[in-house]
Amino acid sequence: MPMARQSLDEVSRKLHNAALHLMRYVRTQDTALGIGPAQLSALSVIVFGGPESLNELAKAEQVRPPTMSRIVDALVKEGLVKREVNRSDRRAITITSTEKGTRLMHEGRSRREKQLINLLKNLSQSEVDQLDQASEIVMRALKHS
Amino acid sequence: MPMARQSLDEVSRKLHNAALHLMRYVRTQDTALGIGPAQLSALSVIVFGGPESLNELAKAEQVRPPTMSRIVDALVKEGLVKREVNRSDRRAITITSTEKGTRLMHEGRSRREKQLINLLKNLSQSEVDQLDQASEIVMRALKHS
DNA sequence: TCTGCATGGTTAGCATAGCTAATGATTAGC
DNA sequence: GCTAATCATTAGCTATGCTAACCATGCAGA
Repeated sequence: MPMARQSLDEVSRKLHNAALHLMRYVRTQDTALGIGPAQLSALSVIVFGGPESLNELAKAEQVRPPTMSRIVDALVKEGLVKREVNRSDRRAITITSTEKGTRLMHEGRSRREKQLINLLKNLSQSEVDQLDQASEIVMRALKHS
Repeated sequence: MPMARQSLDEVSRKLHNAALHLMRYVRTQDTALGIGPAQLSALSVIVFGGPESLNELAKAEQVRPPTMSRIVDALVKEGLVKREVNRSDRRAITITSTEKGTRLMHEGRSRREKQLINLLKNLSQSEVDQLDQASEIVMRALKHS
C-alpha cells in the first residue's frame, strides 16, 4: 500500500482526532487512584519536574493561581505534597512531593502506560517505530513553538 | 540518522507524553468560544456524529446520565441544541444540533486545526506523512480495542 | 389485561475544579 | 523609608463530575 502525500489540513484533523481519542482511552485508568484529574495532573508536574512554586505550577497547568492554591490544599490534606516557605523569598512557597505522592504518581503513570501497551501490543515492530518517530516529531515541534 | 528499534514500553511513554502535550496546546483555542469544555465536547459529538439519545451521548462522553442531562440543559439554554421526544419510545429524547450549534462547532474545530497547522507548518512533507501514518495506526488500534 | 420489573431521563445534593476580585505579606525600586 | 510590584490566599460565583432517589414509559409473563 503506497503512502499518499497528505495535505497539512487533513493530517492536522486526523492527528487531532487520534490524540483526542488516545487520551480518552488512557484516562479511564485514573479513577482507580482516588484523586481528581486536576490534582493528578499537578502532582505529575511536581513528581516528574521537581519542586516548583505555586505560580510556576499554575502556569505549567494552564490555570490561575487561586485554582492551583486550592488544588495544592487538597494534595496537602491527602499527604501527597508539602508546602514549604522559600528561604530567599518568604512570599513564595515551594511545593514538594512526599514519598506517598511519588508512589501514587508512579502507580498512575504505570497504569496509563499499561493501558497503552495493551492497545499497542499487537502492532508490528515497524508500526511501533512509526509511532516512536511521530512522537518525536510532535515533541520537537512543540518545543520550538 | 538511523531509526532505532524501540521497546513498546518506551514508545508508550513517549506517545502518551506527545498526545498529552498536543491536546494541551490545541485546547488553548477553546476559551474564545464562550462555552465550557464539557459542553463543547458534547456538542462536537452531536454535530459530527449526528443526533443521539441522552444515554448514548453520556456513554460517548464517558459521563453519567445526570451529568449529561445538565450539560444538555446548558446547551439548550444557549440555543445550541434541541431536545425532541422520540416517537417510537416516548421515554427517550433525541438531541439535535441547531444551526447556531453547528456554526459554533465548526468554528471551534477550525480554530483547533489552525493552531495545529501552525504547529506543523514547518515540517517536511515526509514528516507530515509520518504523522498521518501514525494517526491511522492509532485510530485502527482504538477501533479494535 | 394487568402486574411487576426494566429502561430512559431528571432532580437533589454533594465534591472538585475553573474563574475574577479583593486582601495580606513580603520584596524591590527609588 | 515610602511606594509599587509580586506571591499567595480567601471569598464567592459557575461549570462539571458523582450517587441516590424519583417519575414516566415500555415490556414480559401469568
